[in-house]
Amino acid sequence: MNAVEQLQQSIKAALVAAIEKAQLIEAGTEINIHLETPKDKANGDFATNIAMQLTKLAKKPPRAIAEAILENLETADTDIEKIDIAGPGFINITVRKDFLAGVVKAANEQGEAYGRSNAGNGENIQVEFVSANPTGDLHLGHARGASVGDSLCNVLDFAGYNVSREYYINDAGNQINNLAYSLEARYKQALGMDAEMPEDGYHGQDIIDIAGKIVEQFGASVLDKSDEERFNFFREHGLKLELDKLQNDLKNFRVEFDVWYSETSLYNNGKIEVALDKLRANGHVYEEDGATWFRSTTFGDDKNRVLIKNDGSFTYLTPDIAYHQDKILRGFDKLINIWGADHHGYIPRMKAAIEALGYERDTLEVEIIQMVQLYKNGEKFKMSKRTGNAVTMRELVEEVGLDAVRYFFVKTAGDSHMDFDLDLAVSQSNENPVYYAQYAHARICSILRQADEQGYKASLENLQLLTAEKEADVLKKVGAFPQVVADAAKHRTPHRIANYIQELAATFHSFYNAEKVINADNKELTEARIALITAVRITIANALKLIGVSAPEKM
RNA sequence: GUCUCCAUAGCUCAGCUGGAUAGAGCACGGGCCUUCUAAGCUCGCGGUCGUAGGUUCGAAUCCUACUGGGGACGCCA
Repeated sequence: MNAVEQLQQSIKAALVAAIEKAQLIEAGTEINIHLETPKDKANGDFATNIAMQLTKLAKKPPRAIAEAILENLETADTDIEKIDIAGPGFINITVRKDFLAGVVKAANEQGEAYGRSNAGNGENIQVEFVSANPTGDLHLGHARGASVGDSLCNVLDFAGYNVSREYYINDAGNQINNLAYSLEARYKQALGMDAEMPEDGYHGQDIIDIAGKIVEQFGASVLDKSDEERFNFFREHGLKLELDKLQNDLKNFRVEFDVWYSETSLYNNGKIEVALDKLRANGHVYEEDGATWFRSTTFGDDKNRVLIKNDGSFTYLTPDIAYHQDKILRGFDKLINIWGADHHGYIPRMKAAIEALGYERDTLEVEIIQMVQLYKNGEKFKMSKRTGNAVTMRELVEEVGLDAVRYFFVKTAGDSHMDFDLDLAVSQSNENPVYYAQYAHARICSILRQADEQGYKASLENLQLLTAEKEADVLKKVGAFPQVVADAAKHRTPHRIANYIQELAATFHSFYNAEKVINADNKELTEARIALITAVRITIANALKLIGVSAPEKM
């Protein structure tokens, strides 16, 4: 537990004790006190609305309740300096200034670990994200999903959850046949032959590139194979090269998965049958029109779903159900799927399947990433893999820069639509807020370099000297970091980290303009301030790392 | 048609289990570099929180209806 958390706990405990002592409510009633940070710092360091919330139980007006609480409050064992009642019944709490100095110590001592907590209690969480079909390049939507998913995983890990990142490879089904036929056509074209792309073929540049590689390696020899051999050849090589490319692109995007899970493996190891047997045993499967159905309406889906088509093959849903069962059997307490908005309608049937298999419906959480609308030259840009003129993740990174792309995609909540103005992102890069935070980091590094040259060192001895208003603002922000991470993890909202970084950078920039760090007349203060800005630097760096953005030492 | 997500300043977006005068960036107008990075700071301008009801001490936040926009409704994946 970190310093701020401890402080909050002690304040809450004191408040609970006061409420009980004042006999405002029946003994034994559970009280959940929420401490918030007031927007206006004139209202103290922390505030609670508990008096207003107790009006019904205590049957008294909120101000009267607040007064009763204060009369019975013991502040001796806490860091409370001042406590008062304001507005309709808020209880505002001001803590002793020297308490805040503790966060400087914590950040300096913990370094890269500052901000970590055990809030998640080691809960096993698996996050599945991106999972794009291996039939084309990753585009904007995937980039957003990758940014949000990876950041969420980082945040969960930092907040004390046990996280596993997974990519589900859709390497079974018709789209892979299409991939093979598309690749065959491109291969023939690369050899100068006339070949038509299949009707539902993939027209992306990536397939042309892969065909080129195959020509390089195998020449025209593939043409000598039988139809079946040739098909299998293109299927296998297409898959492998597509996967290599996906993994490479994601790695360059600073996203690495713990597990790449193959859909085909479910066909080969019997896990689909295991899942089907379980559904049958639980009585949720029936036959109709020559097909096998899942009665998902039992669990709130709007229609029942086919599991086995009348040609004997599985629908996409069937191995996916087996996949989710397998995830749970692997020991995860919670499954988080990050899906594009176009898969929204798929949620009820997947949750129905989880329930039909005998698990808690809420074992599966689905975070929806809304569409990204790209604008270029003032016009909407369509993103279809099929048309071949889509803007890929790779191109986006080349044009805008990795840090800016990652930051941009993670700074807004995933569930709201997003307009991405490419011209703006490219031409006016200094408008991008990511530079604002990076600049704060580089600025601190610059001061630290000069301080070092002049022989000053960070010191934790005289932190009580940090009493200026701007210093207190910075300290409060730095101190809030562990809680911000824990909240972002709990609510699955990595964008809060980006917002926090912005606020922290702003308080630092403001401090920087108000106070000098290096002051030849006052070595103690200088060294205390070096410790302070080191704490800020550590916090910014740790926070940026959570969202996959670099923290440059120079700009 | 049904389901679902969204609607907050000129633009892009925050707004934490309902709380104090709804915030930030950009844009626009003023001020600040002989001193640690001006990619910065500072002051100002700018909002009937889509509309109408409801719930309550209190609603941008919860409920209902409507309007407008995205998405999904396949024995595709």
